[in-house]
Amino acid sequence: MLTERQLFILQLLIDDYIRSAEPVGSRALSKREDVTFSSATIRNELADLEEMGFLEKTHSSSGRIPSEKGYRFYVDHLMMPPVISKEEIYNIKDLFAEKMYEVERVIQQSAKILSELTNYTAIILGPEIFDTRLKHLQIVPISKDTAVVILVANTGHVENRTITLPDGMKLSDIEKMINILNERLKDIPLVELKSKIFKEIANVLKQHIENYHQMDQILESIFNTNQSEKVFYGGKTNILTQPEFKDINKVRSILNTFEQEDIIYRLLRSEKDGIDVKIGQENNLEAIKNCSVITASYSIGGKHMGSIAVLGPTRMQYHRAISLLDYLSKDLSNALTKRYQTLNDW
Amino acid sequence: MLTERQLFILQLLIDDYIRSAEPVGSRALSKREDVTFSSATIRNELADLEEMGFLEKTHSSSGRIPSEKGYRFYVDHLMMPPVISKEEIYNIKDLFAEKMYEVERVIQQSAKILSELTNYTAIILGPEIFDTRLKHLQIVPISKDTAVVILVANTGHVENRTITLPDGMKLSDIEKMINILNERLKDIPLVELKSKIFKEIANVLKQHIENYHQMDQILESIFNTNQSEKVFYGGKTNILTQPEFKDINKVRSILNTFEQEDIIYRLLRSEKDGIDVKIGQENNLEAIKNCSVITASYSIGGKHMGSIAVLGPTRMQYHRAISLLDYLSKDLSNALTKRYQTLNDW
DNA sequence: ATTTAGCACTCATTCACAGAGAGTGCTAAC
DNA sequence: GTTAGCACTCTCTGTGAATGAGTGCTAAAT
Repeated sequence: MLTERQLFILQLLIDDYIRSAEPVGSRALSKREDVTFSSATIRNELADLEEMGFLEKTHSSSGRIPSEKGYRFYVDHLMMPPVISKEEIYNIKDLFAEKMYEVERVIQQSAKILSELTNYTAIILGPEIFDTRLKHLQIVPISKDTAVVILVANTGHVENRTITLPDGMKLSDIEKMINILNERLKDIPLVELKSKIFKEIANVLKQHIENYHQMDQILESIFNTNQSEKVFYGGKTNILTQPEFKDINKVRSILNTFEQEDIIYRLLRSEKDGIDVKIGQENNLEAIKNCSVITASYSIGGKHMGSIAVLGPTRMQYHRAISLLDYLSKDLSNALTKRYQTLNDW
Repeated sequence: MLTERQLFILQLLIDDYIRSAEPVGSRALSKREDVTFSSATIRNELADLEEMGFLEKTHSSSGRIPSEKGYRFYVDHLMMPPVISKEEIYNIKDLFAEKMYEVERVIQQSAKILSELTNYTAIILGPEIFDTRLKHLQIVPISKDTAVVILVANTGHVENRTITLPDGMKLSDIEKMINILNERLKDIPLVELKSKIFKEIANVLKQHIENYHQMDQILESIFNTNQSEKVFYGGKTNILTQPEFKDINKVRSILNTFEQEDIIYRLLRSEKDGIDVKIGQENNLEAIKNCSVITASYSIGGKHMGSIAVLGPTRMQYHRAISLLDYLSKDLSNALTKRYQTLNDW
């Protein structure tokens, strides 16, 4: 068990290191006003803390830096109460005061402001399609054998696919099908569309449509693209300002990871409600083993909708990032919920 | 005027520097088999070439590197005939053999392959909306006071906007208006929509719609967003592999520039047909003053549609990049033209 | 039993300096 | 006009010394 004094020293050291990015020595700590004991005493404590795995040295006679275990302990038990300035709160409030109807724009702006306030990279996963329901299906022919199929969801989200008609299929067949689907699929969650079609509606279609087997493929191409959520970024290159990322190769592999949306998606897809902090290797991703990721979820009417995260170096201003994220995710949820209610009490 | 031998030496030197990224000295050049004269002779020639502004030194006793003027001369007069391997041609052919109906996907894939083949960054401006014509306008209400307006173009391109009805306006009013617009705007180029509406159709609308002044705002919000073309990237971080970009700050400002689509848009929007090479400061953009940009345009049925570019260090493999770009842009034009024809002979 | 002062020791960092190597410019000979 | 030769310049590398921050340990002080 850690003594009061050890807790105190550990906290001071980590705060100092987060601020300075330099290994912290006993003398530097002992000089602080609120430290009453000598540097020798601190040295002894530091040695103990290192033995317990909370601290590390960069070389045998250097000052200490926090280990991942140290950061973990800090985040779980030691962090200072967060301070967010009024100005920052106004920044965020302003953002949501604006009338923005496209969900995507709200989210993009949130990412931007979050990255500006933290100076780290902000990542937001677009709303999951749970409880996003089909409002309308529309087909627009654009040539003799191609057409655009448009799906409109109750959230205002629009998707479209271009399809090609197989030889011999008439446009009117497709239109007929779309009509049938429109009747039967209205208000069905997008995630359930596919199974609903192939389980329940296939039979109806077979009765009405001549070449159902050809339709089959088209239905696939319309409803199959089980796209993962869209990923929004803010401050993609902020990591470059951190002194620990002078190494071009590290930076490159991080930036490349950002482009691989499936990886980011797995990284942020969190089951947990509330704030989740993953430190360094806890992320299980080589490219960001020196980074920490703080994830929160946002929701609509209490229903989990997506994730919002901050990615920075393990030497992160955790308390600041966490409080900003907490604040922003709640405001985002409120803004989206409000918007969503006007969609549903109709 | 340059002598034959000066031309030859200049070419050798630039080729060598492009390969090695190291200043090239007289001795290194004289060692080559095809060089019959001595290093002293070369030194004299190099001094002359430097005086004429084609070469520079990094310090008083270093070898020479090409100046921007040198690169310019190289590109205009000295480059070796390009060599593209069969394998690379197959790579590109494969790309366009695939059936891809969304224009955006074709373009995205082109950017990817171009960046992989050159190891630089590929940038493509999406098709300009010239000659993209409105096919269909559709309104889908999603709550009592919001609706999604969808524009479908003849190319399969789809755009959508979410609008909010002002108090007191009925949905049916909007639907009425959309119907009128649909009749009158069909096959009008997207770029002309706005002026057409406010000049010609406004009067018609005034007759049929009660609160036209309210409509006005809505029309604005639907047709105003004069969005610039979408920008597609491939190999965004490839610049990080170049030895001259070890400096994090340079990299950061380049990568940040990529995020500012309006700047990139201005950079690539080229009037010229054919291949255009801009070297270093010729780009008039501080962030990429050490980069060259090679731009080609692609077209549909001979009509200029967008730009496709490669961005790399000024020390670029110009002949390779140019030939790949030339090849790819032509194939891209063909692929899009083919696709476009099926849209129009309907 | 803690705490602290003192001290030897360890590394990283900085600096100066020397030597090597690559390259130039110039001169004089070819 | 070309080339060999040479003095000179500049970078780069390595070395060794000095500096300084910091540790660990021991013994004295509290």
